[in-house]
Amino acid sequence: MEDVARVAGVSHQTVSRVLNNHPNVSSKTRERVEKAITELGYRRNTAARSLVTRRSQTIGVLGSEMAQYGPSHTLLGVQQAAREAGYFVSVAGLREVTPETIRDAMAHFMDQGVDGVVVTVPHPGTFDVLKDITAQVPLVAVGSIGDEHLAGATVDQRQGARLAVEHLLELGHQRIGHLSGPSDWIDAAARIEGWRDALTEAGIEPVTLIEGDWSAECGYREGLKIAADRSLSALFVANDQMALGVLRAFNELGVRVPEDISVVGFDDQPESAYFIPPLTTVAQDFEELGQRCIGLLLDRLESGTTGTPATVEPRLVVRSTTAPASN
Amino acid sequence: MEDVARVAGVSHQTVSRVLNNHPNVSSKTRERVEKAITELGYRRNTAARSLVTRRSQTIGVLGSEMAQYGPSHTLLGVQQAAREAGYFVSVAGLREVTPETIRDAMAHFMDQGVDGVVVTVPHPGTFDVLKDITAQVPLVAVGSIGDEHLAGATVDQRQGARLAVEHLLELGHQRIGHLSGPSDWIDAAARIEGWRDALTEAGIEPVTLIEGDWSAECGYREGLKIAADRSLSALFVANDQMALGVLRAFNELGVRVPEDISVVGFDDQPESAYFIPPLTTVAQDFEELGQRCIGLLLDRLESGTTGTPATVEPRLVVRSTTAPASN
DNA sequence: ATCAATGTTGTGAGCGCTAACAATTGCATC
DNA sequence: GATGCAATTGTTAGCGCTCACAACATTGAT
Repeated sequence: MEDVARVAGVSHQTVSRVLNNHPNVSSKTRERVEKAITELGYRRNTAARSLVTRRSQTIGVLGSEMAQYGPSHTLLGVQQAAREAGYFVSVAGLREVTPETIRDAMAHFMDQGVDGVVVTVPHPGTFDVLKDITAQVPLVAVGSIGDEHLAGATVDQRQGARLAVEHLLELGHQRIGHLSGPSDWIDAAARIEGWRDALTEAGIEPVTLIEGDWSAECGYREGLKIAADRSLSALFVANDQMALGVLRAFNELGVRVPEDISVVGFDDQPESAYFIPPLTTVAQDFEELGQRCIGLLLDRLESGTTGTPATVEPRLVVRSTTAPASN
Repeated sequence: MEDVARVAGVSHQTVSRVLNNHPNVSSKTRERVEKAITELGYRRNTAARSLVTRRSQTIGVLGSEMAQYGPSHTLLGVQQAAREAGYFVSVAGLREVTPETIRDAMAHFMDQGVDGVVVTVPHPGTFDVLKDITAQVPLVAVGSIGDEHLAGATVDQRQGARLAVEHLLELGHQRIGHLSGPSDWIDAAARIEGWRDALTEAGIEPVTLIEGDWSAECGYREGLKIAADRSLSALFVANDQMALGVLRAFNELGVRVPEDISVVGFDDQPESAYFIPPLTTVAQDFEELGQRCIGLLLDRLESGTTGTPATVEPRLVVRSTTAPASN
């Protein structure tokens, strides 16, 4: 920085002022300094800067299942938005979610001195572990996490589930089962609720609830049972991967989709349009979710305001796994 | 730190020594200092530390298509290994790959003062953009990138493709086509070569090469054409997603798999076992790839040695889309 | 008892930057 | 031309840490 100052014929402080866009710098000086900067290829030292400002310009992303469709796309959005705002993004993916691993990762972030953390861990217990840390660093959660204090951006999962079930209802289905995610996942719980609500409102008692684990394998296993049983006329599956397994099981046992049973998924991964048959599902925009989260976090960091949590609306995508009820 | 020193009754320098595991600290003093540290909940300030050491303990990950199966799992491995070694991981995902976006992201990393960068951008041009930066910061690439100087860990894609084609050959297939990835992707090119090699060695001229774009949609589109044509007895598809589209197209036009045509994919995503029918494919361990990369990079950073690039072997997974040739 | 060699601890400087304050300049006004 | 005020620039200190070196114990050999 001293070098730049010398070349531009000013003091190091003026260089600093130019770098930080201070108002009181004459335009000629500013130009001269900027010229010197590009000339020397000068880059300001982040470490020194954060030593004195006490901000690292870094945002931590704490997540689990980071390689899955949802989380990885959320990360994409978070990362893009953060970088555009001049922040660095530090990632800690949890291999397994326990209070200990969460604390470890948070300690890692505190060591780094992150300015804020985005949490993408859709398990309920998470909040309890996090709440004592909240005081130390601004936290924003993707999806509800059990406490609206932390809430960042969420997709209205419940509404998404309703959309799916109401579509089935409109087609005349009555016996609509639900293959859910693990019930200790917040998103899974919300989708179960949506399914229940829609059925109850239609005057149908929600009976067939099967708890799955998100995996295609589990979808296959449960699909086999459902196919053997044949009591359902439609099935709402909590994600596209399980739906894939279900479709496979039905195919194997000669249960035709959608003639014998209708199926609706959740997520709308790009592949879902190429399932056999193409899957009717509920789309949610994970990237936008991530971007909104960063928006909220930056608001909090830079202006101190606690903005209102953003909600991203899910969208029903009708393809070929749903048809009018046959009975 | 001064506080810790006071509580332990030593100088700040001794505290620093304990923190850095210097040999010449008596065990009583060390204990006393450690006690003071936990007592006060002291965490050393990373910014101050990197200001003087000129190392940020941060590794940058530059990647494209970060939400895809391969890259996201590689990131998982990289991130895990780096964190275990006490490094922070900063991510920059490229939305589109151009010299400009690559330079931008690298500038971002240089600003941050990363100690090293892992590159996961499987497009050839990448190397040319990167080579002038190599001097400034250690670089390691996942997959070959056009220059073994940068090579980190690679899966032997060519070998994987051979495995696939040889399997088909053993089943008696002769007319084996290849639906490849975009030919300007390094991995796609390697798989094309493997396909070519295996056929040539078997005395068969490799004729039917169709260039795809990795997407299920493209697999579907091309699958439709291949089904209409019916000149192929087997098809090697460069990834599982395209294979999904192909399967769907064949199903739609009544081409039976594997009776009428055999199909082999590449990647072995967890879903592939639940395609209709379950996909024979080539598995590669992306997480290990990432871990190996970090291993190599840390060697270079900490001991200055340039280790030999690691190679991860792909593995053929035979499921139900391949059967003996019928003719 | 003396000395050197070793192990252990303390002292001072400075990494590159920004915040607070001090000093200078330009300009309109009397 | 002198005065005051704002706009612009320079000066100093210090963020929290590690490095190089100085100082002090401790030990064993002479």
